[in-house]
Amino acid sequence: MTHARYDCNEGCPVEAALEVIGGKWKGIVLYHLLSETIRFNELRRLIPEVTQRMLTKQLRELEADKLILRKVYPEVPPKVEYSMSEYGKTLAPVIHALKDWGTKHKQKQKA
Amino acid sequence: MTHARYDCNEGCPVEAALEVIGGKWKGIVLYHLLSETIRFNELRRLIPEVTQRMLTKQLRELEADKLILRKVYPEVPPKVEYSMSEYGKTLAPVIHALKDWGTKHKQKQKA
DNA sequence: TTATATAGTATCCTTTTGTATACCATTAGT
DNA sequence: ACTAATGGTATACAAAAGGATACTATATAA
Repeated sequence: MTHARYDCNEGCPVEAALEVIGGKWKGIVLYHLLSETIRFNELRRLIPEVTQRMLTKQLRELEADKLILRKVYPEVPPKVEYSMSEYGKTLAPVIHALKDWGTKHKQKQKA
Repeated sequence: MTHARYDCNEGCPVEAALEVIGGKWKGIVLYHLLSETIRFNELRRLIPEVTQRMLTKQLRELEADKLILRKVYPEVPPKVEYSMSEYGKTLAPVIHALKDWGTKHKQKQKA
């Protein structure tokens, strides 16, 4: 998702937000991280469909946008924990609004 | 945006919602339609960066997802009006959450 | 007669996104 | 000596999304 036009009009904040959370797995990742700190491979188990490469990519992008924190423990085997930043936590209402609507939407689709 | 995995886990409703509103121009389009019924070329003027082809595509997808209504007037020159469906209106809280966060996010980026 | 406005299609191309697969270092366990 | 677990990276490829441009029909206005 690439929407770089911030200089258009009133509706653009919507696009600005979607640009940040619209990556293929970002929604689920943020959703999980909103409830707890999670290690890399734990995330993979929570989201079995995602490939390692994609998960890494999405996490890096979220980190670059300052939404999540990445903490590396100098251990062997490696240990890396991901958590929401304070800034990222401001997304909570958005994620919950998406989740609520998505839940109803899925039900409607089945019916 | 293509996230077709609905059968994964708890976080998926978030992705289900993003799948529906995550197209490049869908956010702005929905935002505008939430406040009024708009003709095709009016939308183009509201969103000058979008090409005709992309606008048509996004509108068709939104229509296929039952979020918007398309009303054609049998006139020449053509007149086509787009408006939110009742179902689409249930997206209002989501769009507003996105807009509120996006507004703050843009301010933060500038600072 | 020519231009303008409407709401689009059709075709081709580029960019972005996502997948598959193999590979790496280190340590603990068997 | 071999295996598994950790959290990745590198390379190659396929698919999806988006963009640029040209084209259409019809009626009205200049």
